[in-house]
Amino acid sequence: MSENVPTLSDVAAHAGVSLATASRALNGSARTVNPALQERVLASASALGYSANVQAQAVARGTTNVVALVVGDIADPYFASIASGVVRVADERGLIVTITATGLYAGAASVEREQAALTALRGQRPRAVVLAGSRVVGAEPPTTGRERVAVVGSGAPGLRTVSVDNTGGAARLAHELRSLGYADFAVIAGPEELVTVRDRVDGFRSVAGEVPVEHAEFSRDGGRRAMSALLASGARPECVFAVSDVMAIGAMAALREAGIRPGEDIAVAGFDDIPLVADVTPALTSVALPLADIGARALELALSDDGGTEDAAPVAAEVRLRASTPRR
Amino acid sequence: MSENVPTLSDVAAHAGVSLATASRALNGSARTVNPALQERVLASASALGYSANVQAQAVARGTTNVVALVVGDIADPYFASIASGVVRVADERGLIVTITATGLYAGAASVEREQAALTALRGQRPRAVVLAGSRVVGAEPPTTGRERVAVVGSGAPGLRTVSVDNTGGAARLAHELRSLGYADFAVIAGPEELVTVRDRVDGFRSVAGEVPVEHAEFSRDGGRRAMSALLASGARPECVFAVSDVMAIGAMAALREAGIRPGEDIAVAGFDDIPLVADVTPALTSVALPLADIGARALELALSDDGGTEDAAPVAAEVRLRASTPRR
DNA sequence: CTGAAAGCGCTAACAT
DNA sequence: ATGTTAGCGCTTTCAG
Repeated sequence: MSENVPTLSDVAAHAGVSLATASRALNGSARTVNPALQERVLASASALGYSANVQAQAVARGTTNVVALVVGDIADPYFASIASGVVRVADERGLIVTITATGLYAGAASVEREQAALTALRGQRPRAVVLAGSRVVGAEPPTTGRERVAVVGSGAPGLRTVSVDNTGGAARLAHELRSLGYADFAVIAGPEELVTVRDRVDGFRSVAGEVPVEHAEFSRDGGRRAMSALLASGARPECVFAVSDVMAIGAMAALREAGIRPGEDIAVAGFDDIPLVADVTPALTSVALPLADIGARALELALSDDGGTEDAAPVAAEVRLRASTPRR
Repeated sequence: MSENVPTLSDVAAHAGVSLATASRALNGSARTVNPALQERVLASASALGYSANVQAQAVARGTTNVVALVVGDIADPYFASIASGVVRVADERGLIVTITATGLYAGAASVEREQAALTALRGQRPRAVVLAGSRVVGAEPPTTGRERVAVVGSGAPGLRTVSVDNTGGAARLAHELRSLGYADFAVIAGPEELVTVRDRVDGFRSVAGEVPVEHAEFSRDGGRRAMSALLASGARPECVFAVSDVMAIGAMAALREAGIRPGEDIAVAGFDDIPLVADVTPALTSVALPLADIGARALELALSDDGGTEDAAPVAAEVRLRASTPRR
């Protein structure tokens, strides 16, 4: 009793027209079709419960309506926010989003995983691909076929990039923190191979000077571990800058475990301004990035026709001071 | 200079073999192929940078390797966690996951959007679809073609369901809260049409009795608004149960805005135990759901061969008491 | 405006 | 074991 899915020929037969006419009636072909026939075909289609096989359409047309999104970890609020922007514009344009997670590995593993993901993606012949996974310093820009790809964050020459002003944002944050009276800093960072990490650290240091940096995984636990390590080494900075909010939250947890009150004994600042960051206590000072918009923009950029690698102006990163860094 | 993507025939020609042999060499066909030829074909393939067109494969094979995921909003940590589980098992099995967002609307809008999403999905001929968007009370189970679908949360007869013990979890939460000394409750809920919402409210009430319920959107802002409304109406419960953590966090914000200390003046509890919930202050009491596992399980269930609608045992929901509901 | 027929890139009988 | 040849479901010339 294999309920066979109706095909276009079924519809054509049912409506008593040719395959070609059925096709033209059901999709916005350039050709027009007699309204009466149009009507009949539509009726038959819905009578049979027809729905076009997009794969077949893709093969016939030689072009898909798939856009691929590559993220580190979709459960991470940073990527999830970007993804929501991508999904929104894709839905608006009737495109299908496929999603691949590379995991947030360091070094070679990361490059490999990203390359593997891209290779797999090529088979999908996506109209566009948005790479939101952090790229590795010095790594070759991921090779893609001829598909349009846009990268979020740390661009690469030759790839369309929604560049984020990581360096400037971190620098401004450092500046604001100094204005608040902080002079003694430490930095908690993700894997140092990641361009984003490097940029944020560099930006911060450009203002704060040669502050100690502790690296760990790019996660809440990484933040916790890095903070613990810092404390274990005897460091007692006035203020800790974590290169991502997720790490900052881990750092706060580590402080509490050590009996240190974040925001009071040691100030904490993060980066990204993910949702909920204003809801932790003390509310976390952060550098806001319009993540969903960035995702939306990345897809639009990837999809856009103008050939060039025209990086639009970098997305501004805005410092948001909150209770975790009180005036000192 | 349109770099034409190499096709299988190109590879076959380059290797001097037939299309069929090339196909068999490059994919794990049942047939085997002479190692020498195999070698040649593989070499040609990589020389030309060939990568199989999955769409064409799908058409030829009559089956895709796409699984579709329908969520309310991918930026919501609840859905994002589920998605990460789905993506994980899909990646393991070499499946592509496509993602559609319905938005978290109430009532008719929700049903419509979900149906629209499903209709669009049918065109993809997915191997399986996982529905994580909350279903509406009394609505027809979403009609799907013959594709395997699994629903997360509030099941529907006839659909494979990873059922979550929302009712029991909420009931146990109420019980624990009473044990802590709370007697006077209020509930902050999402749209009352959602089955999940109804179940959690019912479960809570089954133990706590006829407590007042304030409905709002299923979001942080909804939680904030609902809490404000409650306060404006003069309510001063000892403890507020928000049917989701995201709403609970909004409720806490509303309390603070009103000069009320969450956890001290009014206790707050949530549901889902999303990441970071332990990091807000006071740490939020919640009912833990293994979201990523639920996603993984849903996909496995949708994919599974055994025909039936065998709902596995409901996923246990575990109460996690934290500082937001101190002993009273 | 409509229909017949040739593909799209690949797989799977069916020969050989 | 390899090659030939129909298709898969759809679009799109190209004729009528």
